[in-house]
Amino acid sequence: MYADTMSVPRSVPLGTRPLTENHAGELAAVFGALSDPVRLRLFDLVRRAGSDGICSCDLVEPLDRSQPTISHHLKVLREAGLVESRKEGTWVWYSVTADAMDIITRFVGR
Amino acid sequence: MYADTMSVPRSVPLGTRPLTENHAGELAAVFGALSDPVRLRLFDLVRRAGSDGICSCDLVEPLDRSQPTISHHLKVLREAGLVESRKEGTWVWYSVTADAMDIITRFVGR
DNA sequence: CGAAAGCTTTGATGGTCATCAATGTATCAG
DNA sequence: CTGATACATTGATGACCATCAAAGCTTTCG
Repeated sequence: MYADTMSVPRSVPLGTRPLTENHAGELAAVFGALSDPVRLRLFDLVRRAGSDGICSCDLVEPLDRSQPTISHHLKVLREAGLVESRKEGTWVWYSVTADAMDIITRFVGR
Repeated sequence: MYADTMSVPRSVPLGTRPLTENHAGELAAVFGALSDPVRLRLFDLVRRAGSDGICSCDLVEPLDRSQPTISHHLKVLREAGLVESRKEGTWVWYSVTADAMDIITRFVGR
């Protein structure tokens, strides 16, 4: 009693196969990193900073969260592969990774 | 003691202003809907079905979750504005919304 | 060395979420 | 009306998560 039994063969898929369980898991992790308002704004600020990056110390005040909380969120973004960090003295500079947007763009497809 | 005080004015922003708190919240809701592997695969299946849509009854078995769980996830996708549903007899057909991908595409921006 | 600044880690807490079984609702067939 | 099918809602449970204060680590500076 599936609706399938009453319809013509489905239209041609988008380009590839349906999402595998593994691929879905990886993609979900990326979207999960972007599913928090604070992290989204963090990522936005880092992205605007361009290739130079932006110092972590400049991300606490504009987001109105404690410094450990910001540190936590940056870690999530980093582990999702969306940003990368480079240490310089006591500072840590964050910048977006090369393929940060590629992952999402590929999902959106054309 | 912000790094800002020791650097030249930041490079020019991407195109618009930094994400507002409200806009970040809305975007985060969309990404949140896509932050679960089951929902991602659900959305993928619905998207492949094209404009005809796909019957909810055909989404339970391939995802290996209980019917109430699938129903719950479809509701989340619907409330995020990613899919829409149309009832036909005892069946419910799901299809992607017109601007589902637009939201994400705009975020990726260039 | 010793103090201070930038950042991370730990522990605790309140909140949200994915999941299922059970139940409820609506629609169709006989 | 009765039974069956498709789907939604409810309630319970275990897992995860955002947040902060406190404490730890590392680097710089005097």
